[in-house]
Amino acid sequence: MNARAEIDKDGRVSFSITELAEEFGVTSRTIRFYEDKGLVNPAREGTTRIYSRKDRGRLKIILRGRRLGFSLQDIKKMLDMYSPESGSTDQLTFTLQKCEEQLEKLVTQRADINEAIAELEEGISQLKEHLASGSASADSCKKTIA
Amino acid sequence: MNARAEIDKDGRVSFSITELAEEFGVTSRTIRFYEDKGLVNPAREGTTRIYSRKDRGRLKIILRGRRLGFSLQDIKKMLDMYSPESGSTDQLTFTLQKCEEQLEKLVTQRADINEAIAELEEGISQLKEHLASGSASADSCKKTIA
DNA sequence: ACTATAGTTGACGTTTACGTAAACGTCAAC
DNA sequence: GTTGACGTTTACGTAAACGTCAACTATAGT
Repeated sequence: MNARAEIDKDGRVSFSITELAEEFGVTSRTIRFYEDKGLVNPAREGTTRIYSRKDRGRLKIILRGRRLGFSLQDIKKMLDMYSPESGSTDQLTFTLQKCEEQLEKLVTQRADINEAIAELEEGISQLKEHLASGSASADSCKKTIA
Repeated sequence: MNARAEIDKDGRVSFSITELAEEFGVTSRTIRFYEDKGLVNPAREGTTRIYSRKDRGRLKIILRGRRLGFSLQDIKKMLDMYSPESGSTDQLTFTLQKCEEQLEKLVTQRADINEAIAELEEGISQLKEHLASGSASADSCKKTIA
């Protein structure tokens, strides 16, 4: 009876903080920190935190958000706007905007990184030359990296 | 006589902190901060800092290092190893190693960013779909970004 | 009852690269 | 002889995302 409690993954319907910490590769302190910041709100059994599947889902979203470079604040807003009643167009719009902003940032960042990589590669080959041919004039070193 | 004092740029042989700050687009606070960290050591006229051309060169190097993503600590090490007597193979070797480390980091970072960009682009197109076709099921939103 | 384990809270520490304010010195110009 | 521009030092503030530590509390097992 009540097969719904076991349809998913390993059938768990609630989790401890350490379970989730291990599953997601973060410390429990991190998860409590997210709670401090209002990103999750697990139930309590006494003082012990009990994470529902929904909480677990939120955590997953939070961590993906972090991977994508969103601030916790932005993530909170996205989640907050989601909660009231689903189908909130506002939330989708907000999230979309944030995604586009972030995308722009990342594209810029990538360009910067590419430039740095190019400079570094050139510097490296020059350094190698210097090392191969005994140190030449001291000044030529300055033109490399340091 | 003594034409050497004017061979370069605008012939200046010493600079004030604000001059350099303006030239390099940083605040004087930043330059003093670098001094705190032992990256530069301008002469003093009383308490006023007097930057030589060599100091100016160091600053240039520091700022390029920052652009390339080195920590001030690493930059300090590179500069420190340079100072004793030039032709220091140690310094070149150290710098080379740091460059290679940094290059690796950046390559990894770029890969991460590329992943994030891909995820974001997909998320964005999905969000746009949802917005175009009125909000469908609430669950499908979760699969997007937030 | 006693211990071990897990969990909790709060407060302060960490890192990086500065910003900002306070309180004061100095120097030339007016 | 004061105003203003610029300089100095010391020291605390900021932002982000936690880590670390201390001191409890709660629960489970023996």
